[in-house]
Amino acid sequence: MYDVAERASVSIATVSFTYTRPDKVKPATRERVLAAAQDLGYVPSASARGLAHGRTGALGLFAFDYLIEQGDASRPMDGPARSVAEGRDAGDTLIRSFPLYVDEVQRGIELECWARGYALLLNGGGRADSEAVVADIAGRVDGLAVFPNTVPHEVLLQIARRIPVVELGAEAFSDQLGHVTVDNVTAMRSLTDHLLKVHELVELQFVGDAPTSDNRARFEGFRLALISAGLPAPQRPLSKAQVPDLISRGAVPQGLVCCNDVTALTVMDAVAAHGLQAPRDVAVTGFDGILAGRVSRPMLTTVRQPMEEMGRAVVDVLINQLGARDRAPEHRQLSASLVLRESCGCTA
Amino acid sequence: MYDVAERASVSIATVSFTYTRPDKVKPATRERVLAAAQDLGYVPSASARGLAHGRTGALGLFAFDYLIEQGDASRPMDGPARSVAEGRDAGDTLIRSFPLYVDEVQRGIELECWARGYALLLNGGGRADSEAVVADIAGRVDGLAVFPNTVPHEVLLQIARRIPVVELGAEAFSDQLGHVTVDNVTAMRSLTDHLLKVHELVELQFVGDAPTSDNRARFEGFRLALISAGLPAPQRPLSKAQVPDLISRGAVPQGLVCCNDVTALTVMDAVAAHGLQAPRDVAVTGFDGILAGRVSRPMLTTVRQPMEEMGRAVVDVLINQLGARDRAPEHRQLSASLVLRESCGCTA
DNA sequence: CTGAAAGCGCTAACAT
DNA sequence: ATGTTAGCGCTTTCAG
Repeated sequence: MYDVAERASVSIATVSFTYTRPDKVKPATRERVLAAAQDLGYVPSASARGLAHGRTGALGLFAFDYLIEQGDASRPMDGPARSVAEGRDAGDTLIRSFPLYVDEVQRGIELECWARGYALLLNGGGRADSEAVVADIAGRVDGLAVFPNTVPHEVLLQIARRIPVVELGAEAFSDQLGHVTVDNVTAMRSLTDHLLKVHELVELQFVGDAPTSDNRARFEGFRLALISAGLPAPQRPLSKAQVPDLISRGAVPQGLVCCNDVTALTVMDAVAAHGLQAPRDVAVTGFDGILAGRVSRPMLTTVRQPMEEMGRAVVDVLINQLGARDRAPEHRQLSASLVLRESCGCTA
Repeated sequence: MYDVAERASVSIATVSFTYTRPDKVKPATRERVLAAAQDLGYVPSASARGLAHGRTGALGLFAFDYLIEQGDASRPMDGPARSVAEGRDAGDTLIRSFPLYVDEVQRGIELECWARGYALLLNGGGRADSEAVVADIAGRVDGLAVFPNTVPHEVLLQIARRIPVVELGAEAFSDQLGHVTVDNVTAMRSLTDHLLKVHELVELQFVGDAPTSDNRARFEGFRLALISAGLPAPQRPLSKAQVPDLISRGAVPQGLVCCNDVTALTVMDAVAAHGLQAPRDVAVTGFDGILAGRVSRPMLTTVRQPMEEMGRAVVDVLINQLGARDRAPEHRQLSASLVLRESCGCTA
């Protein structure tokens, strides 16, 4: 910048103004400055700008990669991989090809960041020291978004003392954190109601026992539907691993309500592997509304979360809070919608 | 940092060392510093660190969104949307759901960045002043990646004077820029050969006339195959818009070789809309290997680019160059592979 | 192993 | 409209 100023025979303040408030600089001067910058290959340093200005102009996302990281979650896609129409080239490449819940949310975050003039800084798991990674990214941005259950709450609270933090899809753990969620209870309840009322299935099990708040809420909605229909409700969800056993023992219920689409697709594969057919022998439902469920056979009945919109909401909440650091972080809840396809017994 | 130092009764240098070279600090002291930081909610500022250190620890990607930005490209996915199996909920949401070429490459870039300890800074089109956006992101990172034909070359060259720049998929325009490409000519030539030799089609047209170097190379490969088979080769590619006309006029060739998968899927839709059937009435092929082509009917024969690997290569080239700013930027070429599915006449 | 001090490149008053 | 100047928070010799 000093070099540019010298070359254009102006002060560094003028160079600064040329970039930040072009209207404050006489056109002729501006031209000279720009020409000098061009000659010198000058690119303003965002580090210095951020330091002086007190803000970076970027938002951060800790993009934990579920497929790579979670031992348990890295397998399910073998399922849909097989259920989906495919050519000679099936195999590993398909596994990572379908966008999952996190991918679609991330897309929404990206688009909204750009639309609002922010850059998005991504960093993710994959390395052992994920806490260090989160701290690093926190130091680079004006606001931070995280996926549920990826970062210990004490770490988030620590970061939230300095910059706004929004956690996706978890129940409001602290009023220091922003939240964007979906009404899991209501949505799962109406999905279960559909099975109960329309398909007249009464013997239902819930699959998915990972102890996340999303899962708990969905299980809760499932039970509520059964109870208010005067039916007995399971005390606990089944784990994914129990399903094959169940089938082998011939103890298949009428419906398997799964905590999410990936689980449902895995379950459908297990069902098919045992020579049964969904929905004829057992209804199967998911939750999320990912693409893979749309191209599976049978097509997956599920609840669609407005994933892109949720990503956009995350950015909106973050930016709002940036403008009013004193206000309590916002908790925004979006609504999900039933998607009736084939796996519940409906016909396309 | 000053506060932390004071609270831990050490100098700021010690605080700095605690984070950057923990082994240089006595464990007891380190504990004190960390505790003080914890109490104060201290998060090291990456801006300041970047400024002092001369590097940011982040790589940048100008992630132009083809679907949003390119008027022409935003339509094609209406095509596959229709060719793909779907439920009652078809429609707009499907359009953005399938990952495209750029998405898969971006995924590779993300994963490799994280694996190598870099954060990834994303910013994208969507706003009018894309040159300003590119300049902004260039000021924040140690190296920059861009998709082909998204940024004027003079802008890239300017940026490349300060930080390594890698352009994807374009022909080496300048030796100042790094490149990661695929062998378009060879790949398209062998795909065309397949049509010629195996399916004995001789009357072929190439679809896709956007003036990108990728397209030119693919058209070149197409022509080479025809010419070396002793057949007449078209002088110019067809535009996507000409295909429906062609069909209406009953002048459908035996095969439509498309510049990429999105184009091919659109073409297949046009074919179907006119009551014809691929591959029975006309063979159709694509290029890229995106997911949508795997779940279309008929399944799309294409050339698969190793998209994730290309993304990883981009990061590798960038980082290598960071370590040797004097060496000429690398031009890395990966190979593509034929994927024979149904739309060429092969059977699954 | 710890402290002192000189910047890193830029912004934003405040002057002129 | 343009120049002066004091930091922004951290890293990094160089001493001790």
